[in-house]
Amino acid sequence: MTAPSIDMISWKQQLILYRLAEMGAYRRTIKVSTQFLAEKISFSQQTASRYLIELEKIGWIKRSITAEGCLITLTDTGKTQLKNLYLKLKALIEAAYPLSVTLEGVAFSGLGEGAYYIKQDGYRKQFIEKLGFDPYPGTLNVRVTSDYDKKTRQELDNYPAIEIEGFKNESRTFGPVKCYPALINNKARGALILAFRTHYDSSVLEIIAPHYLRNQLKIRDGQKVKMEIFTMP
Amino acid sequence: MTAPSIDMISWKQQLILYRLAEMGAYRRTIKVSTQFLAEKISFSQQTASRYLIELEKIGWIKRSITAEGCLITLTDTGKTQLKNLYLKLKALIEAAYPLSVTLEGVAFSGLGEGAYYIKQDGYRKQFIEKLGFDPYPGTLNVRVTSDYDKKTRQELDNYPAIEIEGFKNESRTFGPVKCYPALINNKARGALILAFRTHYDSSVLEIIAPHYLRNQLKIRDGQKVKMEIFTMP
DNA sequence: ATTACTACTCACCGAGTAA
DNA sequence: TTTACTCGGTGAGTAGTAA
Repeated sequence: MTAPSIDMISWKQQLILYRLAEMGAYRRTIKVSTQFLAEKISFSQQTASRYLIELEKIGWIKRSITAEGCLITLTDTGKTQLKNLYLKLKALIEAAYPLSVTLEGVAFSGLGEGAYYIKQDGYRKQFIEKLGFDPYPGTLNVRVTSDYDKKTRQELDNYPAIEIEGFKNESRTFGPVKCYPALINNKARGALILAFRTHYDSSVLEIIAPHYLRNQLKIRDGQKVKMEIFTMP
Repeated sequence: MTAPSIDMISWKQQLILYRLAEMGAYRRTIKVSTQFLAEKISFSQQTASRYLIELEKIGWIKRSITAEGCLITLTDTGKTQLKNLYLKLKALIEAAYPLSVTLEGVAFSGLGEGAYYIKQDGYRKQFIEKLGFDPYPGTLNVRVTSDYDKKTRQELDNYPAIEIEGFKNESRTFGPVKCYPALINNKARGALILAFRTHYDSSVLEIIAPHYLRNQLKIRDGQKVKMEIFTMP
């Protein structure tokens, strides 16, 4: 649902943690001198020492200093850290689809028809359950123009999505809908909807979100909108 | 056989590569502006630009610049980079044993008996085949003294090893032997042998190597020897 | 809008060294 | 031997700006 990502600041620490794990600290308590670690990571003894202090401070390793070197074990937090990195790489490499794609287009005003659909309880309940938010009654319409974005939009049809089931009420039938969690303008959570009806072609994107995006992100007609779409592998 | 490891020097490039992959560049060509990338990695637009230039220079990405941003795909080299990181983490996390342990002790002169065994063709052929080197006819004897190292040495008995089969010649029988690839003093390749005979207890390590280690590493009796032992998961 | 150059600053790394 | 402090130099990150 939210963007998976790894913090720049902690990446280096993750690599040091990995090197310690590689030396056995993932499963055992290892004895290692700062000098030895320094050679392994191609840095100075002083820097190796500093890294160990930092890793202990953030709680990724447990360290006790002896006359022959440091005794080091990964903490549960440290192990989780490596495990998460592993799982993210696994998803990235073994998934059949990209984890996310970005789309870009220009905001425009539609007929306000989206609101009618969103308000339907048959849809709304499923949005809350499957997307995790109660959508603002209205859609942000975005028209994609560039060839790249049109192509990307079409590829999306093949990627796995969250399925919203169709339903009937007393007066009519509502069809099933696919949607993808999205991050709009790198800030606001929402979802891309494919597609309530047929009178827009596939160059139009309809976005729902928990808040009124035009206010939240100060979007006006004609402005560029960028979004990151997350697939569901 | 050789030490698995992740290059520390390129850790930053690896992170950027990972973030690009996360945005879809592992499977598709993505369009991304340096500004957008900058926000994703929490750096300035200028720095993002510099990173892309660097990544292209070292051949991890293919880049073409358009008026709307850069079109980026990972090259095979780039994909391999991430795949290697993934596979190493996988081995580390899913293995039942540590990938390596370190042992430390003091060199001493034995009775020269090791040479007798190593010279036996029945062993020698297997060393060449299974360890990948023709051993120098002699062993480096190392006595472990600290409690930590003695304990580590004993744990080693439970870890999977390269098995050298026993054999018979016209005059006598030679028993089977376990051995582990090793890196001695962080420099020289070799192997730890467990164990040709019984008159040394488990506090003595016998090391073979393609070259005469005492010359190669300038080891004299009484000097400390450090080695990294690789298990075979 | 883009990308990316030049200049400058500041944080990181390592030498020296204490404990 | 260890670990880890201080401190100075340098390379990494950014602001300004050109194209």
